[in-house]
Amino acid sequence: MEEERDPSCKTSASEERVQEWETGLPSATDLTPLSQYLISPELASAFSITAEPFQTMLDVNRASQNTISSLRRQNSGFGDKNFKSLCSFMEDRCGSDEPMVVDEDEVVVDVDGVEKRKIQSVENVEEADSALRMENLNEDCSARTLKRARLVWTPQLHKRFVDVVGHLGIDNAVPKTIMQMMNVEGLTRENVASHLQKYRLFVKRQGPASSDQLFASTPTVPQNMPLASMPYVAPMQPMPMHMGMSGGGNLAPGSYSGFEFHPYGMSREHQGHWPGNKFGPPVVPNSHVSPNNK
DNA sequence: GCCTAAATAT
DNA sequence: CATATTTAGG
Repeated sequence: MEEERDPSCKTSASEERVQEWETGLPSATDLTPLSQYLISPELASAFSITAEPFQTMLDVNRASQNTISSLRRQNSGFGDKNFKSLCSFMEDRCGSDEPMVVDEDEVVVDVDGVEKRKIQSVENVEEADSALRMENLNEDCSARTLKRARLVWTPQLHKRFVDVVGHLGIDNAVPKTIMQMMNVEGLTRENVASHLQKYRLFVKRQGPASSDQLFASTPTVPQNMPLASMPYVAPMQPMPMHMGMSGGGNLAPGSYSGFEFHPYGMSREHQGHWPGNKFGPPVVPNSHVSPNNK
C-alpha cells in the first residue's frame, strides 16, 4: 500500500480515494455468486472440507455492519492509550480460519448467544427462508435473555491469549485489555479473566522462566508484527451436556487438557476441525450492543 | 466499573 | 476431576 495522495488537502483527498476505491470494486456480475462453491466437490472431499451452509446477502450485509461497528468501537476506545502502536489491527482479512467439518445438524452459537441450526443438506433448502428465520431468531430472543454458551479454550484461542499477554507485558495484562487485544468475537471480559486466573496459577507453579516475556513490562520486541490482526471466532459449545465420563478422562477432539502447553509446539496444520468455527467469506468481528463494551 | 480470588456449576 | 462461570471482596 503506497500513498499517492496529495499532502495539501487530506480530508477531501481521502474521500476521493474512497470513491476511487469504490469505483474500482468489481460489479455484482463479476463476483462469484454466494451459492457457488469455490472448490470442486472432489477437492473438498479429498481434504475433508465440508460445504458451508449457504450464505445469503442477509448474512453478508449483517457481517459488514458488524465489522463496521466493531471498527468504530475499537477506534474510539483506543484513542488515548499509550500503546496505539500496538493497535495496528483491522488491516487484513482472515487468513487461517476455515470452515469446520460439519456432518449433520450442528448448533452454533452466534455472538449474540443465539442458537442457529445449520442444516447441511446435499440438495439445498430454501436459503432465503432459512436466512430469514435466522434473522427473526436473532431479533426475537437476542442476547440478553439467553445465557451465553460455554467457551472452549482451544489451543488456537489459548495461543492468541498467551501471545497477547506476552506482548502486553505484566502490567497491561488485565482482562479488559487482553480481551480487546485478542479481538475475538464473542469473547467476554469474564472469559478472559477466568482464563487469566488459571493461567497465572499455571505460570506461578510451572516455572515463570518458561514464559519469560511476561516480565517485559516495557515490550522491547518490535510490535509491528501483526499479532492481533485477524478476527477469530470463539468456539462455543451450545451446552456441554453431561458427557458420561465415568472411567477414563476422555476429551472432545479439538479441546485440550490443561496448561501443559507448548510455547510454539502446535504449528501443525491441524486447523481443520475446531468446534464452532464457521464462515468462509470476509467475516466478522461481530458486535452487538452488549453490556460490556464502552 | 474493573480486577482478583474463591465458590459454584457443568 | 478439570475447566468455565459466577460471586464476593477490594
